[in-house]
Amino acid sequence: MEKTGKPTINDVARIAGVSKKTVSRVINRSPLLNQDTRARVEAVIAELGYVPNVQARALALRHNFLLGLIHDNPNAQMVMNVQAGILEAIRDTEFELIVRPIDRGSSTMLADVRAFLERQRLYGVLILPPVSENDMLADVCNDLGTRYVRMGSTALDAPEHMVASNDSDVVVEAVNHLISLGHSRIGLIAGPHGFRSARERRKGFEQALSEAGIKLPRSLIADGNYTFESGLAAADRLLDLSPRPTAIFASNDEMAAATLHAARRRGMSVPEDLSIIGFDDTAIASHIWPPMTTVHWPIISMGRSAALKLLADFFGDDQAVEEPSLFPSTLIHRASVAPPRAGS
Amino acid sequence: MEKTGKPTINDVARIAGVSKKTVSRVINRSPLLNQDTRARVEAVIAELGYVPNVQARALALRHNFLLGLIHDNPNAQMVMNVQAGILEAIRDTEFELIVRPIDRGSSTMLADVRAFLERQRLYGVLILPPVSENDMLADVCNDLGTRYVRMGSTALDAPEHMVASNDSDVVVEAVNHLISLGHSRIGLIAGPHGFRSARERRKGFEQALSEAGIKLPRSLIADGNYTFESGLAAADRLLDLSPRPTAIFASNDEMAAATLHAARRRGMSVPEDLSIIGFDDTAIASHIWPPMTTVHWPIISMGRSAALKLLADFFGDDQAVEEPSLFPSTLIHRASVAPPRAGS
DNA sequence: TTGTACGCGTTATCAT
DNA sequence: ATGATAACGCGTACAA
Repeated sequence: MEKTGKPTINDVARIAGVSKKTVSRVINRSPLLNQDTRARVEAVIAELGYVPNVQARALALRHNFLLGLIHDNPNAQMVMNVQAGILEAIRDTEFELIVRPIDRGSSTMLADVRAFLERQRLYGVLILPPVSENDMLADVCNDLGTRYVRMGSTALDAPEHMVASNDSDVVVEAVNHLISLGHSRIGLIAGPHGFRSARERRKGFEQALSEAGIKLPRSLIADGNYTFESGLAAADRLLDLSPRPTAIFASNDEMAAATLHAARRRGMSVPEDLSIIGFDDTAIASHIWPPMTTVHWPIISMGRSAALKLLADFFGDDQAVEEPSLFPSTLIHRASVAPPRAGS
Repeated sequence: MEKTGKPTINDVARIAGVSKKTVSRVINRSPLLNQDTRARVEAVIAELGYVPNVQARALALRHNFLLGLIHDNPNAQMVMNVQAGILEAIRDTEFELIVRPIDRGSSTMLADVRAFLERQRLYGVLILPPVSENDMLADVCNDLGTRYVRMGSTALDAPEHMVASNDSDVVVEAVNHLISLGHSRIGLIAGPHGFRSARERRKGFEQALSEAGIKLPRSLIADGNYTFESGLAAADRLLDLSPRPTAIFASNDEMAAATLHAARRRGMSVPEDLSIIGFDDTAIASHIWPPMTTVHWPIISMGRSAALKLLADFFGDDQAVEEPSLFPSTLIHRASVAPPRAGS
């Protein structure tokens, strides 16, 4: 014991006058343990300041006390928010978070993830959209026996493996809001085709217009890919139209900010000349001028909940955390929306 | 071997007809090895698809193949950028990144970090500002024999432990730019007192004015704490002055964006009525309207370099990565700066 | 240059 | 309810 300075399970066992295994049982909260023995061992543990060696446990248990965050995401703020939620969930536990960005486009992506999971033997992984939409990734996890939870804009998996929002519903609400204000020429800046979230948001957009009996010419839909630059180009395309749309729904905040940017660049006033609604409620939405109406996506809560789902069987029945799987998004009203100008 | 399906070092040794130790030497690139033996073992490794078990290595070596990122940072974008740099550095290595936010204000902070390092036995840690300015944290690392690299706005430690920028110099340049345009009533939105970066930026600000012979009334300095909200309050204080400043330097982009926000809220035009310069060159600086002149802080490069410094003795002489310790920031000219209005 | 025996600190098996 | 002993997979003396 004196060699490294750190007490081991052997030291605890010797001093407490029990076997290693008994100490191990105390650590792992084994139910079949005499109360007195447990108390005695715990006293020694406290006295020695003994802390189990995680590397040794990992070797014996064949898994680490680590959670993985797998993502391939264009939106830094979103990744940060998810991280914040996860870290909140594992605060004061022995778990840590390891971040693993991957390249969705790479042909070796699945093999890379598999190698990563095999090597690190994580307790479980959280998978962010858009790569969370790839079912083959979930297959790899199942194959390797790695717990996983996917995050997404709609349910893609069983509740224990999924934390989802209801993108299309809330977009219907957002567009209805524009319609109720008198808008009828409403443009959409869509997200990239491969993204389920992009499809869901577009679906909600089209549904709202259709339910209101408004015809949607193809020209009012401009494709973007969730980046600011693509939003700029898409907004320019929309604003070059004649007549111009009086309102634009952008599929994320970044592109909504770009729309505002494009409008101001050509001297238009927002919301007087153009109403804009974004999606995500990232920091930029409330920081730009005018503050932007957007959809709040409860991403921090989703991250926390996803982590708790992953840890559910670790906590056991103690907490019985029945984490929800659906997190409704909500429309945040700010200053980028107004009725259309008379006669426009 | 057939039990878990995964080949171990023993399998490789048996099939290659050598001892475990020899295989171990191959894995660890031991120089004293017969070339033939090495080739033979490597062939078996490839054939079996053998991958060393990191948990077992961690136990034997007493350290993991993990890098830690310790931070207590108000700026999400900055943390993301550092992460991006680090992850770029460890891509294609066996290292992974584990993220550890801490509470700078907590009285148990040092003890928490110590416990974290003792438990995880990381290969090394990167420490972000502002907590990187705390020398006691470095002491803890030294004490535990954990490699560390600190990031900061000025050199705080030996080169092998430090990656720094030159905040005060570049702020001098930024303010000189304003002065050369004819500004003389220039306001400062300072960062929080505890931050070295805040002090450095303020130092540069005061130095530039002093060198130009411009007197700086105390009222032209408003305190902020790097958040958008604090920037809003500080900007309002400055803009309530009479006469008003014709230009404002904000110690980070978040507060610069808030300054723009505050100016527009009261109907002012930027840059016509007010020039603004920020610091960080985060995404918001180029996304808002008008695009904001700011200081580009090469944070991604710094993150990458910091990680490479940490891994220097792992790579050994192979790469001999003499990573730089100083990363000069540069002024990015955009559209939020113009000469003051005549007569103002 | 290569092999043997043992240590790293924990959990699992199977007794009692 | 508790203990002796064998894994877990790899690295290191030290010997050969």
